[in-house]
Amino acid sequence: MGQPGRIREVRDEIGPAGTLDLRAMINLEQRLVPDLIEALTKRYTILRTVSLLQPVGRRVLAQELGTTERRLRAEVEFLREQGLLTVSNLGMALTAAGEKLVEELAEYVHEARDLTRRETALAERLRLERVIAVPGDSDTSETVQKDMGRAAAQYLKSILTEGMVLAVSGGTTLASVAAALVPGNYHGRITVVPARGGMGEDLDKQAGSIAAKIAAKLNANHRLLHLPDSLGEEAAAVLAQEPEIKEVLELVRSASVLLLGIGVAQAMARRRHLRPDQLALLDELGAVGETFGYYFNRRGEIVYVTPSTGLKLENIKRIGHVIAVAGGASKAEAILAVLSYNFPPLTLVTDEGALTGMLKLLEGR
Amino acid sequence: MGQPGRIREVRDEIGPAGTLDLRAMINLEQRLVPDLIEALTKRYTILRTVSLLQPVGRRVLAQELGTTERRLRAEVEFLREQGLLTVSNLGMALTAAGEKLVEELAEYVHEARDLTRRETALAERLRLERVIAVPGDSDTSETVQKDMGRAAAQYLKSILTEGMVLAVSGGTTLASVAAALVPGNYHGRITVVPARGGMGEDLDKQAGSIAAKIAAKLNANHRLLHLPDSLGEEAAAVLAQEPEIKEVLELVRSASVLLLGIGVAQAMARRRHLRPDQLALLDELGAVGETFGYYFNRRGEIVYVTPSTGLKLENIKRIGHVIAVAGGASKAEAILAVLSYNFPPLTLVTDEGALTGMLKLLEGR
DNA sequence: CGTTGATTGCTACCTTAACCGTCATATGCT
DNA sequence: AGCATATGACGGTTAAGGTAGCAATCAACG
Repeated sequence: MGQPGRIREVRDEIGPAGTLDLRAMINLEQRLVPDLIEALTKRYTILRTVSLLQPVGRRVLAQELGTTERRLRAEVEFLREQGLLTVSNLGMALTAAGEKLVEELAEYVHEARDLTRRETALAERLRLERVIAVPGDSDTSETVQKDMGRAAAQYLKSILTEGMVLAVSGGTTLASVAAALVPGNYHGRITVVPARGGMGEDLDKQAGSIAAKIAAKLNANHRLLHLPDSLGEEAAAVLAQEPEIKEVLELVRSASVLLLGIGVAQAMARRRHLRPDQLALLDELGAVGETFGYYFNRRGEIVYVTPSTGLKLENIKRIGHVIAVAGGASKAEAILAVLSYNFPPLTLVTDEGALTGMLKLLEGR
Repeated sequence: MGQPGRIREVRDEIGPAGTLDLRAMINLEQRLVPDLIEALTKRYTILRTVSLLQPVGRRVLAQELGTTERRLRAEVEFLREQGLLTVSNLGMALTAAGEKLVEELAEYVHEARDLTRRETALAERLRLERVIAVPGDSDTSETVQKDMGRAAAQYLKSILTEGMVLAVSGGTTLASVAAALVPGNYHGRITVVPARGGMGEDLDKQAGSIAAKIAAKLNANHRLLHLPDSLGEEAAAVLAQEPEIKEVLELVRSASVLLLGIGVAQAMARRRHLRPDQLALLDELGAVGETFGYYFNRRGEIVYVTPSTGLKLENIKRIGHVIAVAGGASKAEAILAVLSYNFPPLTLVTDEGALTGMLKLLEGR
C-alpha cells in the first residue's frame, strides 16, 4: 500500500524534475555515513591548502593543517593515486584535475558545512545586507585567513564602480585582502584613501600602506594622510587647514565605500601601545570590539576613541556601503559588538569559526 | 589570473542557479571518498534488504548480503543507534525514519551506480524504448530478484489502459513480478492470458498460473489455455477449432501488451526436460537465449521452437508494447540474444548485474 | 664556486588499537 | 522441545600511526 517505491517509482511519482537538491542529499548522507562529510572536507582542505601554498612539503602542510606527517602521508598517497596532485622532490602541487576539483568542490563544502543557511541566519539577526563565510577558522589555520582575504577581494572587485572613493582601515586582515587582490585594470577612476591617520601599528598593517597597496593592485589613485600619531586637539585643527591635508580629509569624508577590519579591543589596544591605565579603563567601560580606532561594548555603543584624524563615525551615514572583514572564533564577540552599531548597509566577510561563535553567542542571548 | 575562485566567486560567476546537480556531486564524492561511498551504498543495501525481508535475523541477512554475521553486527549496531532500524528478539525491522530514508536514497544509489547513463546507453544500442535497471545482481542476491519484480510490477501498473489484453509468459522472474504486484482495483476491463500453452514447468511458474495470479492482483479477467504439452500438429489444429479454445487463442493473438521473461537456452531446455539429442541440437544451432518457447542465437535469429499453442512470434508485430523482465549477470548473453530480435517497442526491466554484463559484451563486439 | 643549513621525500621498525572470527549464553517463538 | 533470534566475551590478525633516521635537493651565504 503505502510502500516505498523502487527507484523508478519514485522518479515516476515525483517526475523527472524531482531531483534531490544538494542540501537534502547531504542531509541523507550525514545520517547514513557521518564520517563522509568530515573526510571529504578534510581532503578538500588539503587540496585547497596545497593549492594556495604549492609547492609545499608534507611537514609544513601537516603543521598548517594541524595534523601529523604520518597521517598526512596516507591522505596524500591517496590523492596522488587519484591523480589530483603530484609530488616532486620539491614538494606537492595540484594537477590540472586537482585544481578543477577544488573549484567544483567549493560549493559542495559550503553547503555541507551548512554555511549558506547560517550566513543568512546571521545576516537577518544583525540586519546585515549580506554575510560571506569561508570554511575553516583563521585562528587555527593561516590558509583560512588567506582564503577570507580572497573572498573579500573578490567581493570588493564585484562592487567597484566608476568614480568610487574607497576608504580602508588597517590591520592584518585587511593586509591579506590587499595581498589577495588580483592586479588588473578595472573600471575607470577609483580613489583609495585611509579611513584615518596612522595609529601606531606596523607599517605594513597601517591603513595608509594598505590603501596604497590596494590602489596599486586596482591601478587606482590613492591619497595619504601624513599625520603624526596622537595629535593634540588644537594641533589637529591647525593641520586640518593645510590645503593638501584638507583636500584628502574631504575626500575621506565623501567616501562611498568603507572597507574595515575588526579587532578584539584589548588586543588592539595593546598593539597600539596604550598605557596600562587606559587598558584598565577600556575593560571598565566594557569595550570588547574595535574598528579603526573606535571601541564598542557588547551593545554596539562607542565607549572609547583613539585620538586621530580622518573619518568620523558620526558622518558614516553618508557612506553607501560598508564591508567588514574579520574572522576566527576568538574574534566572534568583538565582531558581534561592532556590528551591533547602527551601520549603513553592511556586508560581512568572515570565516566559519567566527560565524559559529557569533551564532552561539546570539543563541545564549 | 585564472586562479580557482573561492566559494562566493564560483557562485557569483555561475550565478545562483549554478547548483551542483546530483550526478556532478556524486562524481566529486566518488573521486574523493570512494570508500565512504561504498559504505553508503552498502548500508543502503542493508536497509533496503531489511525493508523487503523484515523481520529478519542477522544470519539470514548476512547470507543474503554475502557477508558475515560479525561484520553485519557492526553495521546494524550503527543503524540502530541512528534510529533507522529496531532490533527485537525476532529480528530486525525498519523504523518509519528508516523506511523514509530508503525511499529517499533510492535515487541517490541509482545515480551513484551510474545506472541512469548505462540504462540509456543500452537502450540506444539495442533500439529499445526504455531500460529500467535496479541495483545489484539477481544471481547473487534473492532480494534483487524481488526488487526487479517490484520495478516491473510498478512499470506494468503505469501502462495499464482500458480494455487492455495482457499476454504473459512463464518463469521464476515473472512469478516474482506477479508476487510484487500490489492488489487493488485498476482502470476498467483488463484481460490477462498466457502467451502460450503449458510448457512443462512447475505449476507455479507456468504462464497460466502467472496469468491467473496477475489477474487476481489487478482484479482483472483471465482466460486460460488448457492444452496438453507437446501436441501433434494435426491434433493441435483440431483442438484449435474447439469454440472455447478458439476464443482464447484469438484473444491471445489480439493482445496489446506482452509481458515476458528471458532465460538461458540450455538451462530452459533442461528445465523443460528436452532430450539429450535436442540439447545437443540447440548447442549446435548456437541457441543462447529463450523466451516463451522460442530459442535465439547471438544474432537474434530464431533457431528452434518448442511445439506449443498460442501466440506466435510471427504475429507479434501487432502488439503495441512488449515488456521483458530478466536479470542476473549469468543471463546477460541470453537477454542480449533475444533482444537482438526485431521486437515492437520494448521495455526491458533488468538489474545491474545483467546491465553491466550486456554492456561489456557489446563492448567486445 | 663550494659549503652549510634547511627542506624535501622516503623507508624501516614497532606500538597500539580497531576489526572480526569464534565460541558461548540467554531469550522467545512455534 | 527445538530452532532461530540476539547478545556477550575472548583473542588473534591486521591495519593505522608514532618515531627515527637517511639520501637528495634547494637556497643562502661565505
